[in-house]
Amino acid sequence: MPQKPFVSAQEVAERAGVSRSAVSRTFTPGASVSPETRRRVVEAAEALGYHVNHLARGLMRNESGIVCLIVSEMSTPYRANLIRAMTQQLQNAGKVAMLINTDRSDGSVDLALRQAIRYRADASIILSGMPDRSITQLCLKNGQRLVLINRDDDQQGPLRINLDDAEAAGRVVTAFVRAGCRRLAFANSQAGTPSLMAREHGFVGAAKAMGLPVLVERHGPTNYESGRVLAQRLLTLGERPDAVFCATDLLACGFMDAARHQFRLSIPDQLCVAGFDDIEQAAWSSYDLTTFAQPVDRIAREAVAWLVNEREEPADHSVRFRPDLVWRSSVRGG
Amino acid sequence: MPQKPFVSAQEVAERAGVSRSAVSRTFTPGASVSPETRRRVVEAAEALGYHVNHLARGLMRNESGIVCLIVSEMSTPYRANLIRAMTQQLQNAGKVAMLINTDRSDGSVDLALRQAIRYRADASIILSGMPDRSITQLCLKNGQRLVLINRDDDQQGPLRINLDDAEAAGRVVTAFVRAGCRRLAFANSQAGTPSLMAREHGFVGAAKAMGLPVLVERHGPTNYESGRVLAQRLLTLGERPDAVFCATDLLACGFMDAARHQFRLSIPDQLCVAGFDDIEQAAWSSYDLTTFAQPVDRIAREAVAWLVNEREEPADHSVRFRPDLVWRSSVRGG
DNA sequence: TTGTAAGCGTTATCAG
DNA sequence: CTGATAACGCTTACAA
Repeated sequence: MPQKPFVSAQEVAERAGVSRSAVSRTFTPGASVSPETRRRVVEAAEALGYHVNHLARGLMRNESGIVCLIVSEMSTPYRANLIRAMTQQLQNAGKVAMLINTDRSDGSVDLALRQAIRYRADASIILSGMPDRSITQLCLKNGQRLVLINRDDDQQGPLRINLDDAEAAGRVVTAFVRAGCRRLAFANSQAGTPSLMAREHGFVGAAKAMGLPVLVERHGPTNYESGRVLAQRLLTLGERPDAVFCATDLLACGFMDAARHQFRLSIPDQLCVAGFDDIEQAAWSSYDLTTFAQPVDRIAREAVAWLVNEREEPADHSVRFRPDLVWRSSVRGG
Repeated sequence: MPQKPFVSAQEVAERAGVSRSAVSRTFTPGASVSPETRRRVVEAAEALGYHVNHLARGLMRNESGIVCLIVSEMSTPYRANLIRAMTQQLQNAGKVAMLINTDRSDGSVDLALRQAIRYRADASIILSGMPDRSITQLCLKNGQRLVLINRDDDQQGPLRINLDDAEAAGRVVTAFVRAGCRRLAFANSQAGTPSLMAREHGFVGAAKAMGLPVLVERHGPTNYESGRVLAQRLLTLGERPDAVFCATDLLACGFMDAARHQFRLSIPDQLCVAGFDDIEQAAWSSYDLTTFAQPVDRIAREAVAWLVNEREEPADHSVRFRPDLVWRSSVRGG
């Protein structure tokens, strides 16, 4: 796509009757230019429609200002909200987000990181999937920072931000027991990501500790439809569960809809349901779902604060948030 | 954020024992390199972890490969889905998306376009808001392409993609009348965007043409909560409407929830409801909403196909899609 | 404070 | 097919 060239600093300099370095300095925060020179440069720039070329600037400074967001299933409510928070915070910090969609093929997280390297992104934030260790090492070696959100926790080098999934799951067991429930179930997808599995293990562990058996069912991707299928499976059993913890709100919405419209169950009277994420729909009155709020804004703030930090060698760092339990009417006796 | 320098083509050339131009050619699709040279270069690049610097390449070629996506309220289901489709198509076309969040201040669409210019984006796609005419002219003059999705239709130069909102609204009137409804209402937000207003005018116009009066109510931003408020207003009237067309699905979800849980109305027996967008939630069984499907994938394909086109001076172009009516149970007698 | 000059990593041009 | 050389638009010593 051939483009007519944009206005360059050279042309601005000529029009303003100064050197090109004067122009450069005018647009470099904290550089020393006399008010008079600055005025003439700004005037000429305005008239010509000049804008600093960040490609060239990035080349010189070895700092592009770009931060890659690597995401799959980006249109799901939780992911979309996290992207919103991240772009917001990045822009506040003077950075700009490059969004890479990894829905397509396998190994596409690695491909996405390659793209990040090509554009000399200052950092990459991974919201989905796990990259190969060799490629993360390449990023880190080249001074590119890495942030892993709700990913595996055993990599060294990147900033790892996680939730206390297991502890939260334990709180659900307590809530269910207080509500008088005894036949607990956990509804999970087959995605098998660390955070989903931590919720499952936390729930099962806490229930066992209280001497309660737990039914565990897993099915398909982490979405509404899987929630319906899981309801199909769990609610047709002879001894029907009276409380279900769904690994995410999306699963919970599907589960509740099937429980109500297909099995004619009353929630929370005959069945208590809890979810995780606190997506917007959880607050809709059709669901009014008890769930855990992911602190997306704090996550985004933490991630951005770390990656804009000026340290030469950023200390290996791991952050763990405790999600807030949001009580709503899908569980008895809040 | 000072970074250790990445590996350069120079270093690869030295290790492979060839010139730097040979390296460049190896990574330029369609350039002529002998198999032997290519092999040695690739091997050296692999070993060193070399990746072409797209900042420098963009500088030379005057084509960055970056396309800006300018969006506000990006976490709403419809927008999030459009972003997903756009990133998908852009990546297929060898481009990469830069995502700019314009939630913050007024005039931030202009700021976003400035950012697009600084990064020498090949194109910008505007999903929300309207930029100032002077700034769009600046973009176009500099050879940056512009796509407006569901925006005002009277700008010259950009590709404008719109839906046939008014015609669709007319089809809703027909559907309502067939269902035996006579007291029609339109529930809108106060956003006043061209597409929302076109739906309103189309609905009112078609109803008038059939001799039916229409109640129109507008409130707040285009979201779930506004839908509830609109239900409050329209369902407390003496002569309650028996059919409501909501300007978007999000409004419709809020409206339905209030109608059912607060006013104890049965849908569609006592009230027919239709929406627009066909967001994922519209298909959830709590809503099962009759609505219009925005052809997001076709929109994205059309936009990307146009902006990667090699034409020197892209012809002024306007595309109009006819959304499909998705019949579900919120309107009687589909 | 200002201008000059060198250099960032590429690609395009043009001999060989 | 290959290699030298000249841009691209910018920043940044360095010298004035």
